[in-house]
Amino acid sequence: MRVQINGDVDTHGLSRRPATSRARPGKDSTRTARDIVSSMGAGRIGRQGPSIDDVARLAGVSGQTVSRVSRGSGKVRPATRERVLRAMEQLGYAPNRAARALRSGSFNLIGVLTQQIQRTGESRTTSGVLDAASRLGYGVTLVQVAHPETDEVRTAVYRLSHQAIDGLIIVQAGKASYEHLALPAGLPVASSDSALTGYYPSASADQVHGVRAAVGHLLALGHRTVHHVTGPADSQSAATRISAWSRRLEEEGIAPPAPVPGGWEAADGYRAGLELAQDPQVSAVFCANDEVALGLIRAMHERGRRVPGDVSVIGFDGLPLAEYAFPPLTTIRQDFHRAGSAMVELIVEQIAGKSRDGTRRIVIPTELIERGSTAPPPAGQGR
Amino acid sequence: MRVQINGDVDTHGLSRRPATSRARPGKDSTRTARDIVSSMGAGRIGRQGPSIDDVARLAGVSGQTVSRVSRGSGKVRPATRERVLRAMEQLGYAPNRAARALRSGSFNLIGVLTQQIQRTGESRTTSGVLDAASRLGYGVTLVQVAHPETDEVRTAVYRLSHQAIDGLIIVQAGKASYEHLALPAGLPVASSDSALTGYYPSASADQVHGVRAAVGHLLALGHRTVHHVTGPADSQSAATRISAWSRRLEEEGIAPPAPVPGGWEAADGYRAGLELAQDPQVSAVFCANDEVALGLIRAMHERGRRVPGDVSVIGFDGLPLAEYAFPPLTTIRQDFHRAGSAMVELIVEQIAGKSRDGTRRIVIPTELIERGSTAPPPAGQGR
DNA sequence: CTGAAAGCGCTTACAG
DNA sequence: CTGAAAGCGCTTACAG
Repeated sequence: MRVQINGDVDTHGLSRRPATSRARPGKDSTRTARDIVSSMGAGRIGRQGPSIDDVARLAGVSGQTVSRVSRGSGKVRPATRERVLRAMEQLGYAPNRAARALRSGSFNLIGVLTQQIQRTGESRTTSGVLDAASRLGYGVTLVQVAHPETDEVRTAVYRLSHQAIDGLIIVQAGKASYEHLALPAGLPVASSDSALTGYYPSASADQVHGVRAAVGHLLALGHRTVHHVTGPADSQSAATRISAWSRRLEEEGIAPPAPVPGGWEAADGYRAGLELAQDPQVSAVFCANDEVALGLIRAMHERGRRVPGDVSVIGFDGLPLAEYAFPPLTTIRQDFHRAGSAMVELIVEQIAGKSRDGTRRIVIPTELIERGSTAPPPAGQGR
Repeated sequence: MRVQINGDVDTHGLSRRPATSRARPGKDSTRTARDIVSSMGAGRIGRQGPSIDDVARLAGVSGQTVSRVSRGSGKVRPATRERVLRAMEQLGYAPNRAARALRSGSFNLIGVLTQQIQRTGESRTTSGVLDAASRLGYGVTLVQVAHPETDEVRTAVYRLSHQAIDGLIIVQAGKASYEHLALPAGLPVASSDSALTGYYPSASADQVHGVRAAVGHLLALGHRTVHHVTGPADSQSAATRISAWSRRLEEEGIAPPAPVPGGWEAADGYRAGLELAQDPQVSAVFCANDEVALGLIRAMHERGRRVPGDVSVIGFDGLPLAEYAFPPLTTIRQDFHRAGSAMVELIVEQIAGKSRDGTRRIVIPTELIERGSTAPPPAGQGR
């Protein structure tokens, strides 16, 4: 079995490897001589498997030819290549990543900065990063920093960026600013954190369009106004949603009601819902995300307000679960996976082009999914 | 700012770095001479920053002393250490990970194998791995293989394991068997995938206890029997839940009804719910996980069966969202994050002990969370 | 199209 | 407690 990935040849022969790797010492005179020298001389660590020289010897070529075949680069005569590949397979050879990195200066590794990987957006975006990176022959090393506004993030990024990664993808950096992150100028970076858009090449959902679609949908149903339960106060993306929501209302000549402070979680929506349920004027609520919407719907139920009979509710994100909520949640779907893949492409672009353009932006479309949680307002409450 | 992590000294001085790293060529006669030689001789890649020799020269010590301070190992006189640290800070020195790995044979990196990182269990477990690994000074490199039963997983694992990681954590390997994975014997491994328990050291939730608690809870409420909507057919963990459920019923002298095939998603629960709603004998359903339970509840609602008035429903996992479902979901909570941390400890154990004990197992307790989706059966349906 | 030699930046025994 | 030298396994120009 031979697998060629991005110019890299991985020669498996997994089943045969044990026998081979045991056949290390004294395999031929050259190796033996070297072993003797080593054992009397300077330190030597246990070999992990066959080296490029073992392959070269078996194939009857030089090390560089093996290297060329291994990297998939340069011109090698087909017959020679064939022989080398066969030798690799037979020995179960795999290039030593450390040696390759030390010499070439690149690990073929992309770093990913997250804040809480278990969150919907972060895990889905990371999934997109992983798929695209593996397709392009890159490994991914992941870092989770719960409080990116502290020195913790600098330590983490510093350890990553110094000679260990070829690029950094910022999935979520919380309250950390561009200045706080202080990333090396030469490091390729891509971000989906909207607080950093404009500083680094970015790929993220078209939030403004999504919010406008949500508010527009509720207004089109005849609601006089649309209330909003916000995301957390420190989130830039929550702030974007607030301003897009209020602007859309203003366009319609509607003075936006006071936004209700929320968060990203169902508990936040529940709390906000208990508050909004007391106000009989509330007929339509746009929630910061789906979790918040589901928590809010629960509070409405508890307070005897029907959804969507009395109150229409719309979420944001498009959680699969939201389709099975009671009622099924109308929401704005965003494609996190695609944002993740796009960021990998932005990194590769920078590695190739040797420059970082902070204004480069890939916008992923958002989409209104109409389901059962939105309807025209109760009689007498429309406009 | 100096940060000492697991014997590793990371010296930041981030703000000062740019000035230093520009001061590369011809900084002193040694460097100049070397530059000249290099530029006429063999290939040379751009340096990424100050080297161990730069620090040694500035501190007036030898390279090894710098190495000792850098690794936090060996005896160094406090005054010398101080001088070295100051030099590191001044130059913005960070050890080259590739060189260190090449020489020492270890990357200080743990590999993580996942199948779909966006799933609840996988992302939470991974979060635990990330937190523990970073605490212990390890980096984490993540791989996502959607179809681990194919050759894809061998390619991925092969690329990881060959000289690039110090250990492998299997969060989820789907249908891939122990034989299929064919991991090198010397590689430290820990798994939370129940299909691999017994082959590798493992850390996972006490599923059997959780299932017994779920079934026991419903029986204690007076239900005559408990139906079960299963996870996917190819999941070992789903199979474990099926057998624990049927055994618990049998202990009570109850012949288990036919399990209803499900999956891990709300859509699966919805489908199963439509089927079970038709059977008036069904008064209690234990679902493979919370998503399935929520989908099933929705189907029950649609068919006019009240939860828990007509049918009690219990989930598994303990999604935060489940608390805000309608009704709030009774469930079995498992601590994925803790399983992740425990696996890192299992890896570190093996690195230290140089051996892998497939029977070593860390069991994480599960816990019944009683909420509103379970109640005594309707009058006349109890036992 | 192929090979001989240098060197990437560390760590490892060893000697003092 | 400290230093001089070897070498980890590759890749990179360069010469043929």
